[in-house]
Amino acid sequence: MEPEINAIIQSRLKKLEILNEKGIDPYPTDFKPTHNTMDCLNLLDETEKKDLEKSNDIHSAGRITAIRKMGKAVFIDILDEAGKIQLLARNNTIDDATKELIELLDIGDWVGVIGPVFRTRRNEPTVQVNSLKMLAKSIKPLPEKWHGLKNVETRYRQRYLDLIANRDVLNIVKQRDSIVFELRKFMKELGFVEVDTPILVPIPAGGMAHPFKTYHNALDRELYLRIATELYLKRMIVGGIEKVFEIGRLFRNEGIDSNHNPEFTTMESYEAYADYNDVMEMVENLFAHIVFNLKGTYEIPYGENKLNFKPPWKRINLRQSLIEKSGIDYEECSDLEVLKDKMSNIGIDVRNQLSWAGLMDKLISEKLEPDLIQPTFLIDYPLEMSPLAKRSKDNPNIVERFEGFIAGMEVCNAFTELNDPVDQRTRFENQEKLREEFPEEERDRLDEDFLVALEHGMPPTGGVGIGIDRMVMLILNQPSIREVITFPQLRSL
RNA sequence: GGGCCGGUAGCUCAGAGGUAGAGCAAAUGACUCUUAAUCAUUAGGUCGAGGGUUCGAAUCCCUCCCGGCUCACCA
Repeated sequence: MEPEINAIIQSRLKKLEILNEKGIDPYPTDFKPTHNTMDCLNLLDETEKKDLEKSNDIHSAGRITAIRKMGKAVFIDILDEAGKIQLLARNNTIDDATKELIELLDIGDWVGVIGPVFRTRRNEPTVQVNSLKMLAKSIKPLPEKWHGLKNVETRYRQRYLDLIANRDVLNIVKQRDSIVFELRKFMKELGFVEVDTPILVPIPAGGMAHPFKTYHNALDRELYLRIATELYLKRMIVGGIEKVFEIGRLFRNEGIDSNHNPEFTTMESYEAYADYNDVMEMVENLFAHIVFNLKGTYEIPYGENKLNFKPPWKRINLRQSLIEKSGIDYEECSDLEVLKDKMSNIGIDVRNQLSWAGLMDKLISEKLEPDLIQPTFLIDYPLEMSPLAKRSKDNPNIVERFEGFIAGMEVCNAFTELNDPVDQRTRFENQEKLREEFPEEERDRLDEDFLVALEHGMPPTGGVGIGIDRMVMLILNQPSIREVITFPQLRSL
């Protein structure tokens, strides 16, 4: 489908033609800025401290966001990554070629300027145009300068426009980078080794999720996009890398909403000789480190709430908490129907839940999660919900597992890793059985290759998976995962 | 998947049966310190798509597409 060529585009294409006729390359490569817009402001400060009116000539560049023609003077605003500065071209400081070029400028064009920095009578820091160079002609108009770009669909589909028109969006991209940087630094300072494990996997194991399926021609086999990094990282532990982590993309073929994108980023780490208590400390320190380094405080706003990340976080026993909040003790409800009835009796809609683990999950989401606003660890989960976690020493029906919740959102999942290969095999086999029994619900999958690894001996290990996108949402006070994933998944038009 | 809300000029929005509107952006002109510049003039539309009702539909009805919120599902 050819986009309609309207008058604005016509006019710009005409200007492009004129540039070519004049022998001016509209897309040259030979301009190197010496000063970005921020450097220009700093240079002006220095210049004024020396009691000078103008600096030496500098080279600066950016995208034109406004043109104000005042007869024989023209003001041009340019925007670069660092910010914004105004250019002033006056007829008596520029040659005819530059005058002609200015006639061909449009909002959206990239230009380079050479000239001194000074301050106008209205006190505006300004680069005087001694010479101007077209760096890239734009032929489509930008969103309007004052109201900007608001249409959410356009913001997501054409994020580059969002980045130009809404400065906050660019800051989210940069702050997300800072968060990941601090995260990586924190892990490396603890001595963790960063690795990459396969994204294309023969068995989508290590979690409970519906996978994306794909196909490799040369191998003539189906492959899946990973739903977790867990099992490969544990193979690393088996191999003797004692502290290991991976920051990477996971793919889950499930619903999309403000907390879920089909591809999302996690940090998973595994540490030999650690248990889930050690991991808990690591996680709260990690969040605290990142929040403090970004915001200079442990207390930050999220929506209506003020979140305090200062360790230690609240630790809540799952079973006790469920008894308090719902009156249900799951240890007395090992029968699926009994649990279902009890949940139904307290007003929970259980029509769509099939398995015991599915019911428990619903019970936790309904009765516990919404109240977990301040960073909190829910501790000790039923065995049936956690096929990869080690049994508690005191109770074989409970595993050493915790999940971290903030603002009602799950942000991490961790356990003392199951390293008993016999028990692990049984748990996988049980998952496979449950899959047959409840084909509608997702289960973990038996990964024989991983079991063989475990059979060679994995040291006692503590592991965790942290959702980076949700972490960024919380720290940057964003209500939707689509605001922190630059290109969220949308239906194609 | 259900419910609610939305899609009108490049952008932001009005219009709710009777000639398709405004601001910004664009074009032309005036103006050598403006910064949402100002002033004058001009141009710009498959009103998300398709069907229906009507003398007449952006507007009412039906189907579909896209998005947002929410519930369900999912971790």
